[in-house]
Amino acid sequence: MMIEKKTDRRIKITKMLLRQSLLELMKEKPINKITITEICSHADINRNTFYTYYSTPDELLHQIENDLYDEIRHSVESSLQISTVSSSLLEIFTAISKNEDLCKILFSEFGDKVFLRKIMDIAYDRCITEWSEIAPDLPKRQLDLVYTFIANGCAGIIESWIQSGFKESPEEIAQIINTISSNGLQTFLMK
Amino acid sequence: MMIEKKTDRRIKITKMLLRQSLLELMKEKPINKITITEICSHADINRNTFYTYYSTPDELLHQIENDLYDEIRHSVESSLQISTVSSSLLEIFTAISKNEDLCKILFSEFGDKVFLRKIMDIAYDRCITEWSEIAPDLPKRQLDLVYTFIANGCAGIIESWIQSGFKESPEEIAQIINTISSNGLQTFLMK
DNA sequence: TCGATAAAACAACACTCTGTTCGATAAAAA
DNA sequence: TTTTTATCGAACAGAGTGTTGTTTTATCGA
Repeated sequence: MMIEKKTDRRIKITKMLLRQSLLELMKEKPINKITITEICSHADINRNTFYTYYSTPDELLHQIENDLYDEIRHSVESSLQISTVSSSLLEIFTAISKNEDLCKILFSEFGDKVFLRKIMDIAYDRCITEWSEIAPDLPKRQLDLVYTFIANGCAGIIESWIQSGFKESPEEIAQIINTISSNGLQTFLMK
Repeated sequence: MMIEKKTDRRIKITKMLLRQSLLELMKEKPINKITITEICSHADINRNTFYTYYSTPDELLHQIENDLYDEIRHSVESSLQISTVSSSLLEIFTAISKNEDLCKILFSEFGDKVFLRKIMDIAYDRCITEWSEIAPDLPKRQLDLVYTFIANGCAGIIESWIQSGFKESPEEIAQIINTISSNGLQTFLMK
């Protein structure tokens, strides 16, 4: 049984202010150049209060990231009706575009490169399952390498997509990725 | 005309010791957790001497990276005889496997994610040129997105390849990437 | 509305790393 | 050998950290 957390209004506000402050600073510089002192003075929160909830700026960032991760994963898993690889990818892209402002910061040049790849791994199990049904003889290592290729390719496109200011729709991005990953360069260039 | 640099023997040794020290420490933790004090005491070099050549650990790392970058770019450009995309990729993979020990550190979990993508951009011009000859009607943006996809896919595979301890040969890796990027998933899975 | 509770602010501390300056020492180049 | 210069050693203020107290203030529940 889940114990209901009665969170003091002040706690929510404090955490929210610290998050906003960090994200604001991350528009200017990477996380490892941002000090606790800086986050606090920008948020007008006592430095001591920071230590009540977090021990490092990294920890604060990870909590922000984890919240987004959970939201995206939930989006993907709750649309289980048509469970295909491309529908999973589309769900991810849609969830990202829904969190445009946040993602612009998290996936910017100062963002966490590892985090985007962690998000792409949400589709890992489904992909491997699907592919090993199609090609049961292919060794696991090969499947993994192919997944790595596509997942990293997607991550790169997402970064480019975000930095361009979401010019394409999620559907367009999913379409491009679907073409390139299913049919490869040749079909893409010859179409 | 190139001015010949007469470098004091001591300078070479000092720089070499500092490089080795940083790389040693990067086996344990990421660059942003490594202090100048630490690098120097591990190298048994006075902290003052560090500031003679570098101002931050980042700068030292970038010099190491740039040397490797130049070596790889030179490898790719000096094999201009058969100038194709896949031959460029193979050159990159070969150059990486030649610098196994260094790359294991630079592209590890504590490594610089941006640097590997910079290396992949060595093949950018050649790819775009080749592709736009094949498909002159395709808009630049689409070409760029496709390049981004493949370059990031390659970078991901390289990371996985290195972390596995170079199990495959450069040729095998180039072969896998060639299959997946030319013919896509379907041909790959059906073959 | 009031009182208990707990969050947040304020203040102070030792500690580490930084960036810099200065003079002394040791090794290389001339 | 003499000159040059790379390196060392010591010392400094400044900034950020992590921690421990105490005080103030807001929230929640009775």
